[in-house]
Amino acid sequence: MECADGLFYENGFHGVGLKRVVSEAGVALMTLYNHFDSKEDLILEVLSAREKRYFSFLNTAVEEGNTTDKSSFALILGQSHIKWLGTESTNGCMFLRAKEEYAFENEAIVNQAIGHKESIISFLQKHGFAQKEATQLALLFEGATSLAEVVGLEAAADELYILIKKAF
Amino acid sequence: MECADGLFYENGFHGVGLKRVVSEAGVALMTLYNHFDSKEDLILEVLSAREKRYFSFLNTAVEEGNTTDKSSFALILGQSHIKWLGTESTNGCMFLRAKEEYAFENEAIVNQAIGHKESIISFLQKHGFAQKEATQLALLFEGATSLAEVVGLEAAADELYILIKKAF
DNA sequence: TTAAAAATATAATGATCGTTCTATCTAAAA
DNA sequence: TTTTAGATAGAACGATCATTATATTTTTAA
Repeated sequence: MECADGLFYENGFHGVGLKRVVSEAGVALMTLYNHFDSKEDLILEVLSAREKRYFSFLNTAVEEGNTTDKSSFALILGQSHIKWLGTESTNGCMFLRAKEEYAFENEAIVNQAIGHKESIISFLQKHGFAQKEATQLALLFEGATSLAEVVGLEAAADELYILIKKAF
Repeated sequence: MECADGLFYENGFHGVGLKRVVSEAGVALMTLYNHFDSKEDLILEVLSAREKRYFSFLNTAVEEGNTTDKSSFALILGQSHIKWLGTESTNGCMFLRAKEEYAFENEAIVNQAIGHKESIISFLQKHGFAQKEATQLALLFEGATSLAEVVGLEAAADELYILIKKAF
């Protein structure tokens, strides 16, 4: 699953065959099919594991700065999002990419990807942000993810932090 | 090229074969290869045509509101970006998707996609925004593009406009 | 030590991929 | 009307796709 996650993130889902996944993982093809029903099932499980990892970053922010005011809490959340982006190459959001590649091909993948994004907004609401505030913060996070692909992570982080300070 | 653009946008580049493109276009496969060297050449031309269309939206905003103050000009630009998004289904930015799918496969496609995004920032600078302002506005546009995939175009537009008003 | 379970390598399936070839046919130019 | 160019259908190419079958080997559990 780690190899699948990395290969899918860097080359896309339709751009990576399962032979390449098992080859990089050092595992037999039949072993993969013994653990996953299909490629799309593998994708669902990879996304599920990735969601857990992402929220562990956001939860770290909660432990650090939940007690302070909303403005600096938003900033700390933004810093956690940037830290998450820093864990791999800047190639966009894998959930959105899965949703885009399978938009008219696999409803389960689309639903899981959209569900993840909705979970982020719900998470922010659960921690003190109104719905519109949470949606705005989510917009800023997504913008930073995309902008990092163009100007690099550091420059994108700079502008994200400025915008958070302006808006919250 | 219109059919290729639509199919690639809705199903991804690796998810659409050239047989499907020519089938939808009602054209022979050899006719496509008579006009384009390869699939990746077709992609480059499709992206190039798309860039022209996108900037025609931004230029409309310039004609409408360049004389007003910077804040309301930013808002008018945002409205043009939303209008552009409204011309098709909410499936993200095709330039970023091309860059992501071909990140480690085709440098020309990656460069064209990144070049487009840099052109947007240059465009904003040419029309009165400082570099950091232009980058921040670009971040907001990208965020709205992604957010529209989750909450729909109208809701994403609402939050984009609010954020532009807060930040500019 | 033996029995059960899991992983392995290999090959086959049928489908599709991008690309090229050939040969026929239609449309434009001379 | 004849020449030229472009578009067509269809097959072929070798490669890869997701998936399944088979048979052997390794690991785990009893």
